[in-house]
Amino acid sequence: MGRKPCCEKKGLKKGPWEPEEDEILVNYIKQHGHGSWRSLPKLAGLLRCGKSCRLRWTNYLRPDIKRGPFTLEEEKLVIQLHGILGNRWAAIAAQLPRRTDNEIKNLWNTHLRKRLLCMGIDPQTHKPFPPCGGPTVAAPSSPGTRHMAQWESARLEAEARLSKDSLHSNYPPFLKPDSDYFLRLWNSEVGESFRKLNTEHSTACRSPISQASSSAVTVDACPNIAGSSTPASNQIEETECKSFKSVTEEPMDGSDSSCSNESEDSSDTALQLLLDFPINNDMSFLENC
DNA sequence: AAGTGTTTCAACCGCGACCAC
DNA sequence: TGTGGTCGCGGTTGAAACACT
Repeated sequence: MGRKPCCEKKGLKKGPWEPEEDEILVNYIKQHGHGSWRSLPKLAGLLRCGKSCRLRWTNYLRPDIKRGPFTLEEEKLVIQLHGILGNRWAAIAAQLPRRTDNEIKNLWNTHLRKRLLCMGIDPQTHKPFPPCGGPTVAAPSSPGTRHMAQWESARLEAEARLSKDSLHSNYPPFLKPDSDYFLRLWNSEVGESFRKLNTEHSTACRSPISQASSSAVTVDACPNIAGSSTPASNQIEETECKSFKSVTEEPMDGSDSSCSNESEDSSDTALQLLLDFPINNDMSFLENC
């Protein structure tokens, strides 16, 4: 029993979109919103299936999409988030506003995965490959792998802390401590407040993670890495990062009273973990590969 | 210049989750 | 509770662009 096709395929166009089709789609959505994707093509007069329209809009035509090459900061963030979230591109994309999951997936598959491989790091586990025929690696052999081992260690520690916390507290549903932890936090009103403030101030820090990480920057234990050239863009102003802390550490205003004390406590814990997370430790080794 | 191999990325496909009935 | 419709996600594909010989 096969699954019904998502749409009637007869007479529907496939393949690359024509500029005229783009124009029709954009104009329609601007006027009516996308509504039901399934019925959109018919209403807009497009010979495409709804799925194709949705994909074209979300990955290419949406006005808030940032196109062009990824910055080093963005690449670092993708690698870091991949270490936490794995191949959950949509979750990763949620941390990189204006970038699409498809774009990030392509970046990973074409650039970042290879870069990690060339450094001797398993792109799936973010762990150094064990030496041939030997036991599990004991001491990473290159600065890059040493750094990644540190990162992995920090990640595991954070996970352990989350697991531990989950044993002692009842998390509200929106903050269940699993791997979506940070994502939910970012999508909560805490993240909302931060985004608002961040928009007003600067575009230097793009997410709570980059903000938090800049405040948590420490000298990397590996001097070879720490000593390598770091782009000026890495030096995110401390004041901006403090602004995130101040917003998130202060009680929320009364505009949204749905957040109970219990959930506030959980948010505080989550925030602290977030702020402690050593994400923006020097990853300039990426530039050298 | 032509042929061949490699890389990139937009688009497709199938599956699972969610929701309304 | 079961069923069907819809949406979103992640894996994969294939044409175009690019690099190399």
